[in-house]
Amino acid sequence: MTTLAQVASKAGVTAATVSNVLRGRGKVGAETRERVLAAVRELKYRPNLTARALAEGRPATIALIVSSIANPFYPEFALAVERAVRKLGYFLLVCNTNDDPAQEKAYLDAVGGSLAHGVLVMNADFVQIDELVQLRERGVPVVLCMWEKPDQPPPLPSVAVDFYRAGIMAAEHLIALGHRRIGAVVGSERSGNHIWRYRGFVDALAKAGIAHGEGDVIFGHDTIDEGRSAAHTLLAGVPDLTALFVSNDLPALGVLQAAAEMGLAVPADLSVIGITDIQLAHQVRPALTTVAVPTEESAVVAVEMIMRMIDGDEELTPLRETAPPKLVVRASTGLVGRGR
Amino acid sequence: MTTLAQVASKAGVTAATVSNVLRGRGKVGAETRERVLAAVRELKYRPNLTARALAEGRPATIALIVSSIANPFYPEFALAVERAVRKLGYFLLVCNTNDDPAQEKAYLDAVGGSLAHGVLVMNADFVQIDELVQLRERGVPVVLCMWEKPDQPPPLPSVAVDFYRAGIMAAEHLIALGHRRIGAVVGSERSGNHIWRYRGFVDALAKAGIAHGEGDVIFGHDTIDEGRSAAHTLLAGVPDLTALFVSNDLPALGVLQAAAEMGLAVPADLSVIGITDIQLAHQVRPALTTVAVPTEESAVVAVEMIMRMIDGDEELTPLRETAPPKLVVRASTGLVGRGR
DNA sequence: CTGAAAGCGCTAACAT
DNA sequence: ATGTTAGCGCTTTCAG
Repeated sequence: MTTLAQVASKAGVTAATVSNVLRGRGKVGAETRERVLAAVRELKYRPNLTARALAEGRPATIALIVSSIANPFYPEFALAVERAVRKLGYFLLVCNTNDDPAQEKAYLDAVGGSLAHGVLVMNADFVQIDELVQLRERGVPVVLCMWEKPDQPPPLPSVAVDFYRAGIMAAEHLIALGHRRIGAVVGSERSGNHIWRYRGFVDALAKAGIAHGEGDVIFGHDTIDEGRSAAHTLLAGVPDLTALFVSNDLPALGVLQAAAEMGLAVPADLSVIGITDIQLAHQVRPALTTVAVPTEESAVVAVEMIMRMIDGDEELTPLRETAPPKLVVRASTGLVGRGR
Repeated sequence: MTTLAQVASKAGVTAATVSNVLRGRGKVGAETRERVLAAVRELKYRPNLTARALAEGRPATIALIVSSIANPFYPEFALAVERAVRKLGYFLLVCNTNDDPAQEKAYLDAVGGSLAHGVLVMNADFVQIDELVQLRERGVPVVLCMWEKPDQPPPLPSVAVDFYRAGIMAAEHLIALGHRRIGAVVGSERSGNHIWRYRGFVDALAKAGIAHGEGDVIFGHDTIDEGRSAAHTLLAGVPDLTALFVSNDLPALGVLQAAAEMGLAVPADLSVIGITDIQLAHQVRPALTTVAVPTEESAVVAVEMIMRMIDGDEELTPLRETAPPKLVVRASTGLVGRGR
């Protein structure tokens, strides 16, 4: 492994000078610079980022904590974060806790122990907030991504996405298509992360004077399989439903499959709408109508915030909003009653 | 940020001693150890991994280079790698090159510049092998994951998966079901990464005396959308096909969708088989029959190899084989002719 | 059993 | 314009 010192001696200068030419700092004679550059090339020198990090007091990485990389949304978000982070010269350390608190603690200790300069946390619901707050107190910049609880002020700097509004928009779309008997599949516990999406849906229904009772909703988990089974039991119990609101795209995909299995044509017999707009949503058939959420923007804003924190910006806005969600109409929703 | 020295002075000892008790090295008096541990707790000390890495001459991370995190297989593999790596006390740095050579070079320089202790490379097809070889020559351990070209000895230590065999198995399954007119959708260029999967398929057909010509195959890319469009053109051109072999699960999912769009029942009218067994394969309806490949094992073996290289094991086997693929019969394949 | 000291490779004042 | 000198926080001989 080639070191700065080796390059320096080869170029007949000192390490400081090499460092200067490499980083464009300070004044270096044109001729010296050439000699140094030549030595660098010849020795195939690559700066040791660990040493640099130690000397500068800041690692070259930002960590992204996700609860499960298996959910396709996370890779998509991670990708966006990575782009933003790379643009600023950092590397992304993707930390998959797998919903395991021990794993999560290991990661937080490690990144807090300065493997990473800052920590982005996805899906704060599954994460032990206390640990994060402690991390923050130890001076590590932390930001929560995709905060979706408008009623609770986040315990840490966060970027918010208006999922409540997304719920409303989904409902309004269904209502506009003439649906009056609309069921809901929620991809989280009753008190879980998706609750505000459901509230938005419910409020929009109420506003339109449409009935929606306890029997019209099922709470579960954020997976395709759960979406499918939820749809099965829901539709078996309440067969007159003409549309289903699903709080996330992944379970919505499951709902689509359930419909197919039950012989229901989508959207003729049943309309289905999701939230998020993951890639699979348009890759599936029928393509899923959904309310797209500003993934890219969230990532960019989150990275921006963490950089601000790193730079010690004191008047940091603790909660940044992103652009409102957008309805994306595809093939899984249609006018009510066409199939009957 | 608490440092070793601070803990030391608080415990009335020296940094060396603290280091010793924390790492279980050397001999430390029971009573001293207690005092140190108390100080550690009280000060909430976390070792600085950057400093440690520098002192030890080895970073705490292993890098995994993937060409595209968007393809759902990569996260799955990354997860397996991560588990294996964490078990050994390392952290995983997922590097998504996005098929961009510049991005890839940036990553390789960074990890080679000792951001990571070793580099695992997925899908070596999309990667500039020369760069990797150079990295290796500079002393960085590199291993290629999922090598699938039995005819070419890998330029670097690799773990091989027998995709040729997978192709054979897929074909044999279809043949056993009575199919004689079998088309193929290959998720890579004609000379690309999937070629041996296709060769296995072709060889098995030949062995069974089944005709398969140029018109029965389409080469493309490894995506759902490409799978779908390939199936459309293939089935339009050769309508008597009763089964489709697809070289990867992702395009196979697209084929399933194309079938639905064309009004073909699967498997009654058309049988479809993929390769890999990604999670989506069983989450989709009809569930995809596929030839499962040893993902987990590949990850474990790859990590094992890189550790060997890190330890400077000279008699490293340069090419390790994994267990043979396994046929997983689900709902997308069936006896020929049931639908006609 | 514990302490002192050197050094990992780099950066950042401060000198010259 | 270049060199000198300290560290960054930790590990690791080597003494005591």
